[in-house]
Amino acid sequence: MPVTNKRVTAADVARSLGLSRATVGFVLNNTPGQTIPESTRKRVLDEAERLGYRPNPAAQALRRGSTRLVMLLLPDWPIESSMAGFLDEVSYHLDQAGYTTIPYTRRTGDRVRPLWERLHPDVILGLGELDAAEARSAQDSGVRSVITLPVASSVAVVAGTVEQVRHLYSRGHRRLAFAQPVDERLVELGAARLDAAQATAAELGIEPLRVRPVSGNDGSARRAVEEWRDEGVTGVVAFNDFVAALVVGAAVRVGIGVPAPLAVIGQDDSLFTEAFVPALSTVRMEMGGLVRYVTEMALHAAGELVAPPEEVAPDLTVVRREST
Amino acid sequence: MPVTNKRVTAADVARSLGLSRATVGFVLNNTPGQTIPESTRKRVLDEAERLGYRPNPAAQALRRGSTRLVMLLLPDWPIESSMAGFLDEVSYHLDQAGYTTIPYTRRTGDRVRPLWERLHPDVILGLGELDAAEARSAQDSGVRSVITLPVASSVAVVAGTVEQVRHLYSRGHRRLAFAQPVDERLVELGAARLDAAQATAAELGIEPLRVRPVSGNDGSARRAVEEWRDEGVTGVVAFNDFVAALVVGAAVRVGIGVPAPLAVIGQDDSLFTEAFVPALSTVRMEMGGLVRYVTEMALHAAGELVAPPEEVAPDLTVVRREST
DNA sequence: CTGAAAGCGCTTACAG
DNA sequence: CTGAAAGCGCTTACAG
Repeated sequence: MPVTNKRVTAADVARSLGLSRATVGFVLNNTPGQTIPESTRKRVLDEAERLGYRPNPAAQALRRGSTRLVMLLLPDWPIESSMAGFLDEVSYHLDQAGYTTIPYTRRTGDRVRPLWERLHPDVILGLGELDAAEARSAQDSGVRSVITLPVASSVAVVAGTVEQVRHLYSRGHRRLAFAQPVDERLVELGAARLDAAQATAAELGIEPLRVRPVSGNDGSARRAVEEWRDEGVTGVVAFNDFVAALVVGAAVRVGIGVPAPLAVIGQDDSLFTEAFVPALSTVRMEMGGLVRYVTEMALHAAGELVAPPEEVAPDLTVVRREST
Repeated sequence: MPVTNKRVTAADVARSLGLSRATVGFVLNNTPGQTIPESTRKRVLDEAERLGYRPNPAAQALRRGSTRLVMLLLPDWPIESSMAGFLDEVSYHLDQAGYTTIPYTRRTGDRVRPLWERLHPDVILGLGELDAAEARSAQDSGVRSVITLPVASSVAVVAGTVEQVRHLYSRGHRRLAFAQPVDERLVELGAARLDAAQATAAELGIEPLRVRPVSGNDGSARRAVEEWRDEGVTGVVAFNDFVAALVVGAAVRVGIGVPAPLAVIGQDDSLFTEAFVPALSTVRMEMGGLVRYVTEMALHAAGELVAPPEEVAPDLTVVRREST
């Protein structure tokens, strides 16, 4: 029975066993180059377990000069559900390597001291950008490596849009529209996706997409579908599934048939897409490759891996349901 | 210009100014009972700023014996969107009090060392329960206070269900059904909500709700609505908006009208509810009161507030759209 | 008003 | 095979 209710230190374990702090430390850390007899090793491990010893991470960090924390900076996009599995996997793999993953979603208008100043991670892996002030604050906080993944700013984030356009094209649609979100957190991403859609249309030799913002509560969706109908648009690329739902909902209410005369495709394979009537076609992204990439990039940044990983191509699947 | 690229310590600031480390510390910490001349104070602050000084949190934690971290243990429920604003608010208020909020969502089947062992927060505020092993690990990790909010296990979590039943009753429905989710993370919560629904039905003097599980991809929703129709059910209480969407979608496909002969109400006011056709009625919960409660509970647990806050009643609104 | 110093818990080079 | 000791950066009681 532990007699004290104060937390147990390595010194307590040593004292309880009549050993030195060093010996205990060698066993607990598996320090290479030390020859500890198996019996001693076992006694130490058992006693640490019995006393409920947990190393003090503050002391470890101070001594090592490294927290072994990896902060994943996540964009404030409404994609938490697909993010969850991704985070689980990354956390698992980094944990295996002795690192702890801290997901951190900055919000626009944050009024709080950035988390890296309070935790001093070894690495920040940004799936969103850091501005100059943030980068300086991170550097001053001893963060050794701030990496912004190219995936966030480029290919992976617009690849789904390319698939949406190609899907509609392959179904015979030649006059397309793009439905933008209004949420201000999404304007930048929306612009990037629109660019990708236009570039794909140009590649396919069809006219540019007609663009309209679509919001939930202001009639914009109804106006958009009516104008698209009048303009002879037959296929709509929606920014994501929620925007697709707004477009389809408005079309159904106005009496425009989906998928004909108006086909609509979303993106993300959100939970509700198959419950919708008509069920929404969408594009799903598999996270496996990205997990490996992010994990290895973090370990590379932490100095645990010599070579950075090769960039991965996003793994996308068009899920055709009833709306196309 | 800082000449070194190593991180700046308080000793660097002192040296650069020809002062002692103590004086610098007193200024930086606003230590009471010290009379530092305003000119010295300003010099210290300016120099710290100029050099980009950031206190080392590991050293502070080691010295203080306290990390000033508050870990919010979140249930693994698909409610991230409503959680986000809540977390922002709690983080802000705790930051004002000198504490940092770490949201932590445990997943079933976690294969990772619990985050509190790696961060040693002063307080864990659980909106989910800790099992015995976790509680021991938290205690061994020096967590002073582990609090499980009564809100998570009781009133707040089922109050919405009570409102759903009352709403259908007020619209004249007397034979109700309950649509359960299949997701195993939600079984416990589902059972609690069902109990609340049955208790409310008993209070209102109507017969018990008929219960069916409803899932996305197996025809269970279709079977459920057909059987409910045959049994004369006119109102469905859905576990949440997603389940409501499945029920409504199945009803529309089978040709059962919504809201008549079958009314359906969800819960959470999820993003897509108003895009749905028919738009889903739902119950929304305002987070304001809960923010205050959680914040004050955390500060109380950290020893910063003498009295614990009074429990708050959940603030609910029925949002009637087209499905009821 | 300011300085010298202790000590939080850990890891590990060094000495036996 | 094991121990005595230094030092990471901080806060703060104590002495002037």
